[in-house]
Amino acid sequence: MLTIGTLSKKTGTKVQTIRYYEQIGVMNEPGRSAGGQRRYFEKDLDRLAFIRHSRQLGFSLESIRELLDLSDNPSRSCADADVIARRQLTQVERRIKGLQALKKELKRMVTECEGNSVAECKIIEVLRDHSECLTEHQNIDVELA
Amino acid sequence: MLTIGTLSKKTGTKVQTIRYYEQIGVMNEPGRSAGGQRRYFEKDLDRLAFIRHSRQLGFSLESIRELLDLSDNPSRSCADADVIARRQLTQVERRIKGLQALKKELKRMVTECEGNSVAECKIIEVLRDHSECLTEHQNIDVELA
DNA sequence: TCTTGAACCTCTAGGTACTGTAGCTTGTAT
DNA sequence: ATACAAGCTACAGTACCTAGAGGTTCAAGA
Repeated sequence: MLTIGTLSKKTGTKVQTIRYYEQIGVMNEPGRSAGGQRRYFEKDLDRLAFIRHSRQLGFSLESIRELLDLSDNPSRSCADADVIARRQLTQVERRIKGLQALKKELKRMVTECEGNSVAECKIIEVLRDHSECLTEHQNIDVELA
Repeated sequence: MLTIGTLSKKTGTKVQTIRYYEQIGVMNEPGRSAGGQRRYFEKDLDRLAFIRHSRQLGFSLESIRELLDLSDNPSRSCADADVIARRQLTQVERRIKGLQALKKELKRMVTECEGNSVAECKIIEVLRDHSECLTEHQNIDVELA
């Protein structure tokens, strides 16, 4: 039996966040001790790890909900899974593309900055310059669903 | 003289978002027409472009405020800006790494999923696996200040 | 067994960065 | 002169947490 604190430490998730996940229904309601404290099983730890890792990769909680639904129903037809996976793949590819452009710029920023004052520093210019951006004003922020 | 709509179109920023930026003080209060509509100069467009681009690169508005302050005082040390950029770069690289692992699995899932159930898919495992993560449970979300 | 203190509980509010809606006014083109 | 797109304010709502108040439970040491 695991406490919420153990889950917190093992996944690097704040205790409040775990309770929040329960509240919005991405984490299952756990059992309680005699005194009313949450008691978890390993499977809950797994689920939380899954959620956190997905969040770190930029999935929205809505997308995570979808993926969890997939894993909660392993007998669901492969076609369903395929549709979801394809959609996620497209988004993931788009995100990688955006992040790589970003990385290039950041690298340029840190390598070009050799002056002592901002006057000689390219960082501000780079951030003002949109030439490295894609033509479209696409938001590279996460929105997968 | 530019209208808010022009700024919106030229930078791909929602009109409300521009007004929000003004409200929180990252955009300067512009002049107004006789009827009270906002009227901007080129310098405002530049500033907004800077803000949007920085946001797209994952900087928090707080960091952007910092950078704007930096560019408003060009005699300040470049090291400050460099630190911010370096921090971003590390996070971005980590994120790309995680996403590439995920992409690989999603691709595999899409192309190889010939079974009838999700039980044979590895995607859930991939998302549960933190091996690609650094040891620390650092939040990769943007928080530079 | 008693006590202490860390860890837990609920509830509420706040934070960031927007986004949307209602209801109205302004500007411009015909 | 009129239509209507685009502007205005004000406020509510969203996603995803995070912090604090004020109280309770649990486990370990005296």
